[in-house]
Amino acid sequence: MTDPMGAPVEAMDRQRCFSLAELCRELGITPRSLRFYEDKGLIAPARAGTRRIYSMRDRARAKLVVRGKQLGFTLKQIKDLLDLYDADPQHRVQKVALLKEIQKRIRTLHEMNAAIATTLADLENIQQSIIESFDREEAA
DNA sequence: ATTCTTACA
DNA sequence: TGTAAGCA
Repeated sequence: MTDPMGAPVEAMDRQRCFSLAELCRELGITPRSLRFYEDKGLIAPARAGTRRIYSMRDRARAKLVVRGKQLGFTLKQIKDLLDLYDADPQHRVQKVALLKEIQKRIRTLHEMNAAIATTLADLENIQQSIIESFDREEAA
């Protein structure tokens, strides 16, 4: 057997691959983005001449990249996690590292939320001051 | 018709 | 990352 991300076992399903356009369509991203991730070393599709051929494994990795981005992780963080997936078949270190990044992400999200709350309060106060100034004008 | 690389508003 | 350009 071979899980989506598994590399070791020789895949007998050597035909199920995707073209750039196919994978992009499935992932909902542009070819530019997919090539960009490749430049950053997150994906390493095979080539048929110069054409990119994405294997099931490439597709799985690409999906994780998209997923990671939706969650707000940087390509750097995603790459490090993906690399661990290869280096650690049991996914031990991988899980610990992922948990660590998730907690870090949660912390920054909380910080951002607090910052937004502060700015929101500031703007509402200013807004209120202006409204009150108008009220005073009318009363006068 | 599609994809590829490179360069840049 | 979008987009344009010049190839294959």
